[in-house]
Amino acid sequence: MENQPYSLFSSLEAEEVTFFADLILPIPVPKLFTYRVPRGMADILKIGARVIVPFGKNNGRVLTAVVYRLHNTPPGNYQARYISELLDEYPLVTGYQLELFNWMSAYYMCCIGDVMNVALPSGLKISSQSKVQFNPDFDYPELLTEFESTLLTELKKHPALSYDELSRLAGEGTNIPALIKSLIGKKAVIVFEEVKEKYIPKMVRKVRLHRNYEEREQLLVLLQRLEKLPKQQEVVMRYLSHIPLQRDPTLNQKGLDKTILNQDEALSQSSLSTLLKNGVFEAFEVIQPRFSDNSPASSVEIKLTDAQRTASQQIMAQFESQNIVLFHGITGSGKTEVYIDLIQQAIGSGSQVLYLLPEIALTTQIVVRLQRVFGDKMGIYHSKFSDNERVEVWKGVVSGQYQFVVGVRSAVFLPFDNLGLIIVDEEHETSYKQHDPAPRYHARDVAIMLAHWQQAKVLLGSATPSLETYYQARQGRYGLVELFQRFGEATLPNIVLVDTRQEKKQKTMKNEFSSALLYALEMNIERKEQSILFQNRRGYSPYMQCEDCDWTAECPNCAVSLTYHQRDAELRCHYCGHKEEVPRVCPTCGSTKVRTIGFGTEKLEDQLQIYFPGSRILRMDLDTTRAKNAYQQIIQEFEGGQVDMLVGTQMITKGLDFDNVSLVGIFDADRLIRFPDFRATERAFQMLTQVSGRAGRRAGRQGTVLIQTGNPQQTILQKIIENDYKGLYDEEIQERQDFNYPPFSRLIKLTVRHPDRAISQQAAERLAAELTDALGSSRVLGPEEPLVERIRNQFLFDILIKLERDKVNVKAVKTYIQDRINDILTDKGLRQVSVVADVDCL
DNA sequence: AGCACGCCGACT
DNA sequence: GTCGGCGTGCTC
Repeated sequence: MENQPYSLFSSLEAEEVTFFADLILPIPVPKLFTYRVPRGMADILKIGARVIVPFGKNNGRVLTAVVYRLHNTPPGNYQARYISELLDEYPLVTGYQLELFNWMSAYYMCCIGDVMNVALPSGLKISSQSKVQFNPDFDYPELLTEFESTLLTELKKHPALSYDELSRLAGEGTNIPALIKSLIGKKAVIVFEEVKEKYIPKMVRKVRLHRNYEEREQLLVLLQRLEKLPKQQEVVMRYLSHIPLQRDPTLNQKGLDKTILNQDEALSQSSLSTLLKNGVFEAFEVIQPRFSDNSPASSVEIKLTDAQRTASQQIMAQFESQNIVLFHGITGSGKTEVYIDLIQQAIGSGSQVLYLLPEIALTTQIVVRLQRVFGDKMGIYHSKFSDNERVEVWKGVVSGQYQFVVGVRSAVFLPFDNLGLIIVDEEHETSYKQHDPAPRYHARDVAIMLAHWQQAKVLLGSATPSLETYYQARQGRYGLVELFQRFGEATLPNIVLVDTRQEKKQKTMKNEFSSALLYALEMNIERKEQSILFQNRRGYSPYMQCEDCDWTAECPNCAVSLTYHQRDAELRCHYCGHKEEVPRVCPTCGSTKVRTIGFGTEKLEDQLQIYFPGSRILRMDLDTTRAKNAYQQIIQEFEGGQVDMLVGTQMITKGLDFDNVSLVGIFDADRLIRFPDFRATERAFQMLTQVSGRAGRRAGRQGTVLIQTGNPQQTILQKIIENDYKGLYDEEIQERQDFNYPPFSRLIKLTVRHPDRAISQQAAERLAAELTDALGSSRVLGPEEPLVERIRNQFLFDILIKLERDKVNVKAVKTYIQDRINDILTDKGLRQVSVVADVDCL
């Protein structure tokens, strides 16, 4: 694949030949589509450009596609259709990106169209919308029903209406498609497709002095003339106070935001209008970047501690011989300063830098810190940004405005072409893996491929590296730099285990709270220090059960219990979103003894308010952070210091630095540890270590962490107390080797789904049998019903495939698996079965 | 993914 | 007898 866009046509005989383009279409079909290139387009069409093409039998349906390949081989068994429109004179997608799309679709066993769909911000995809228009040639009103004719009268008032607009006009419950069909049949309306670019640049209305007055002399004359018109004079003076023309007449061309001159009460709208009318001012519009309010980089000097400087130098030294380096630094060791140092060096050498963070860690805190250093050279790519904002970051990378981007998972799709450094912070975070829609990619692994193609270096950072990564470092395949000193005078927190079983025996527990935790919280409130409470479960309580007959509230669509949410007084399914009312009496036996069992963040918040009536408590979980700025607001409020306690799910474990937090309480640690998964121990260690790290970040003070557990003897808890990552690693890696789990093997999980359990099972068994035949029984596990065996009324069966790193041709196996999946999907006896492959599943 | 084509139940 | 339900198959 060429990295440079090119044109096939330079010679004269181009006229003679028809050219074809293989396009990536945004549909889940595993192939490219070949279209004919219209003559006029031939010499300007480039690989990586977007085009609009007709698609399907419905003439009028159009799709935005990306040119993947240009050639002159006519397709053998069908007639190619023409590309209808070219959207980009210059390629929007770079050669590197096309290479990435292609690699991802093969590696993650998905369609290239799916990759493109997540890669391009939807603002860059053109949408076509069907519009309905009154047919001016229509003259058979007698054919219409009464309703149709009233609607038609309305339609005549508009140039054209979309289906949505029409349905609003027609009112609830109208069958719009049928209605339109009928009107088309009677030739009363015309339907056409309107194609529009979704990205809308933000325009600002500005004003500037007419150029006649740019010269000092003329300006003085003007001001004199306005002596008798004080209001207008004031407007001009205000303008001059913002745009000091005396110093530099060229400033006038940039103009001034119109609102500055007519916003406040002193300056009226009408004075400005008069000035505009008389040609003193002229109005114009400019495109304003949405991130223009970023402060330019002030030359903030980043001071590294000796330990940080050494780490930075070690990393640079390792990069001499290694492309990937693991930076293992304990929580609070100040990894960010080291990153900043390295980013500055990379930018200084002229290359691009990508800094990846997990979604929940990309908070205002870190963004503000980075912005102070990098100002508007830095782009931010975040899922809570609007489409328009994402498009601007994309364009900023192309134009070179953003040499450095900090972003989440999907930022790996930005059009970089000269990466020098990629930092993957909190490398172990599972949210780097896209779970639900294809492509099910891991941003860390994609970043490593990206870096490989562009000869960039990768820095993986974590306080608790994933076993996979640490193993590679131990094997010498990655470099390794460790930093075990906390920043400044801060020490690691003192971790204390609280035996809830014993407290229960002694009846000193108050609901979910041990006396030890309550006491510590009380002390903290008295000292005016803040506390964080961690429970990785949202809602009020995960079960609702009848005491008399043991009935529990279950989701009608999934095999899970419904979670009780007190604030909205409803039961909710966390898998499919189903909601229902809370029953007053048991639906089966009529008993009134319907109780909630277990606890989530909402219940903790509730109980804390009872135990500490005067205190201020905030809660941070998926339910309280849905709004765009809710997350920031909670953090700011907590930072403000008027809040005593923050209750939250794993959301609170990452990237938050609060000076005044000296206590962390952890609930239900046992549930994390005993989760039935081979990675449970690793996860529990990571999560508990990360939360613990929130305590005592201020210099010279040791924080306290209380872990409530029913079994304080568990070895993993000891390792957490001692911050013994290596001990955990040694134990876990042995187990991984014994059972041939990653990093000793690669995993591919196949999930078979069907609304009928028997059919689902039958398909899964057949698939598993075929794979076992080919790969051997040691490599194929299952089929087996997952923990939640039914979701959205689909019965699930999992097959796990383990492929040893060195012994298996993974590529060939993937092709084989895909073929077997296709067999199942085309089998008439197994209709509607769907199979999802998850490569490197977590 | 959409969208048209096609074959079986409740209605003018 | 039709309208319309959604199962099935195709899209360059």
